[in-house]
Amino acid sequence: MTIEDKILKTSLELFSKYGYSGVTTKRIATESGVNEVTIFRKFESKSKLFQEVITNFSVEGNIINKLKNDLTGIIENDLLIFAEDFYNFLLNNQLFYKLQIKQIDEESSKFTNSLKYKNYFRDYLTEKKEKGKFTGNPEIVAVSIISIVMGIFTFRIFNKEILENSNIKDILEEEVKKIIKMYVA
Amino acid sequence: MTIEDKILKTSLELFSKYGYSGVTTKRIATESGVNEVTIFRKFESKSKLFQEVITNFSVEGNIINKLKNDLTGIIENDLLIFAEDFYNFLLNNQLFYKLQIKQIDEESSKFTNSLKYKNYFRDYLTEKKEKGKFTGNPEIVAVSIISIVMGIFTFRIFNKEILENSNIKDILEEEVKKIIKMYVA
DNA sequence: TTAGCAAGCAAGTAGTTGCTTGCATAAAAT
DNA sequence: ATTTTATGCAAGCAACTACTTGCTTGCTAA
Repeated sequence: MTIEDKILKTSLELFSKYGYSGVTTKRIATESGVNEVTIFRKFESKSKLFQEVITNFSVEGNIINKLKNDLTGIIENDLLIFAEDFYNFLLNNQLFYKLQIKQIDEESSKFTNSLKYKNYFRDYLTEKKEKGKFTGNPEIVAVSIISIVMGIFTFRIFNKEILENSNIKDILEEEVKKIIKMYVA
Repeated sequence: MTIEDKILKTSLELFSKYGYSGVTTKRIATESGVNEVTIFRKFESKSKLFQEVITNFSVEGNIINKLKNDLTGIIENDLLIFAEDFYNFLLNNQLFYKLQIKQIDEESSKFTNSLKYKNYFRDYLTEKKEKGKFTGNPEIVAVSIISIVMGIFTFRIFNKEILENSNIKDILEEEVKKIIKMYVA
């Protein structure tokens, strides 16, 4: 791992824990095992370093690609895949999401991946509906599943105790089972 | 509203937007329409002011009381009440939740109200199950509903677009309808 | 009329923070 | 073998930040 990568990684960890103004360049340097000056020589300023952290760790396209690869075309299986893939995506990008959460400053809308994902999910269900394989409301069902996954993820970050007695896979499977019983042939 | 209240209110707004270290005492003073010195005379230090903000705006007991008052005893109605009351509680304490989110520093577990709420919900369902009026898994069903509400709330804060085309009441009603069909008489 | 108190105001202090500069050194590239 | 490049280190700077002090002003109540 290069020095740049080490600095970026440490920065992501610290920014996502304490927010932009809660972290000093000196601390980033120390925890990266680098001299503070090196940070400025490589990234110019604290704010440019922050920007680099964002672009470096934000993932845009590949969530849908991964999903497309996993889908089977059979709605009974795919519902669970939609839920689990989204959950795993959130887990993999946990630090980046924490960072986003810490940095909301009104105007900027975050979680753009989630929006894309929901729309893709809704379109999938619409298609199935046109083929007569699904009778529910695509928008509502998609939002429900995306929301339940986001809720579980939120609790995982802020209060694990709530999920202590349950297996997350069970919860998602239950949810899917209900939808299938209600709206799938 | 007293000067103290004004300072506390402004502090909550600013802290929940920018985090503890993202806000200066000077700014709190200006936006409260008070001299900075007044803050120190009344609250001693910035960190003590922060503590006061937390104790002042954190609500503990009354969420369950409100709920008890609203419940009817008839499970078909109560499921939706559980969901809606929790959602309204989150909405009412939005700023305080944002503040908590901004201030996670590992050890401290947040969202303690949510945990209490979920346990109360689970116990309610367990009781109904013993009386033969509910056949699902109380823990899983309670966690599902709490999670979907928390997910919707999270999106509402960080990306409203996702909920743009749906009525939140519709989503919750749908969820409840599925549970009733599956597990209630 | 007087005294007490709450708040404002101006000025200041000590420490921190982002960032710069100059110099030393060692590895890498020529 | 010599130059270039990358990094560390020490020192410093200007701006900012939490917090203090001494004094003034205006309101209230005896």
